[in-house]
Amino acid sequence: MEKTVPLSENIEDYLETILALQTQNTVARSKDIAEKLDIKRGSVTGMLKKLAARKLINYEPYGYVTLTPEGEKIAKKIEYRHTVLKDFLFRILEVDEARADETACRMEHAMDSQSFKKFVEFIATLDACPYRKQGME
Amino acid sequence: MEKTVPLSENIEDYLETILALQTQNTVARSKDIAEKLDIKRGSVTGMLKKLAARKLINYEPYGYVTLTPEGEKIAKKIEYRHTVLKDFLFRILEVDEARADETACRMEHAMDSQSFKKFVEFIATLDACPYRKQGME
DNA sequence: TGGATAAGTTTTATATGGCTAACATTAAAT
DNA sequence: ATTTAATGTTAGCCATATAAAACTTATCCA
Repeated sequence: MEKTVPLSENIEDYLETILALQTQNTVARSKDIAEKLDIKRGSVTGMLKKLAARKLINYEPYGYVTLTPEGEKIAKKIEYRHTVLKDFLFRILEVDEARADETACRMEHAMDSQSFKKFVEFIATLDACPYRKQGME
Repeated sequence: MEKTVPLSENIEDYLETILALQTQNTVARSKDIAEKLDIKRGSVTGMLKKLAARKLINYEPYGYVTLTPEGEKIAKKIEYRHTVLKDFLFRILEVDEARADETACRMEHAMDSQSFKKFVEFIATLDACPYRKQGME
């Protein structure tokens, strides 16, 4: 029985970013991770080592970074949450897109599985109520 | 023009806790703050000094803690968010109450004002759609 | 092929925030 | 009033995560 140490928001953000870069550019480079997360290259190296120690990424100094199956699983979970939350904020709440994106970025770490699952089901029910917006302004 | 340094989640949690204790017990004691936040008394003292330095609380060594108007404003904002989010999770999504509370605790820090405002408006529109749950068997 | 430049790394320092344990103060009980 | 227990504080340490700047390795290209 290994205790599952919860991943910090930070780690989730790194994994999500690496997944996005992998998808976009085939591989993730340190510099691009730094840019996306708006931090310095030196800080990235430190975290990559920690992620590798946790077996979430494959990492060799001066090499490209790829996600392990475990890392990818987590990254995809977060990516999915991001998509759902941003969509809710942008399309349903009509928050401006940039802000919807930023906010989704923070909310995606805050929900436990049960709550998120129920949230997804909830959103599906909204379609059954096309005139819901009547009451707004 | 002073730049408004954003408050950490942590600080928001302290303020929210102090408000709750103030309301419950008239006054907030270090020990109770520690208990509510599940940290040690010594850690609380350190943070109280920082909150006082930021003029968010009134603090004298060995004295009681009270919120300044500024601190109270923030605490009430967070408390309100907590209420709304927990209510949404518990009553609408039907997440179990304890989990709804925990999750609200995290989500309350993740939303910007615009998003939260629209979220509140959105929840209000749900009443206009009483049969929405049909699809959820 | 040998610089120049870009990318990656290392080291040192900073900030946050928690813990432990010893110490100080306050409050309660006898 | 004095002792005891509860509460609050201090000091030193640890972990996380970032920045700055110097250094190393790769890459490009003339």
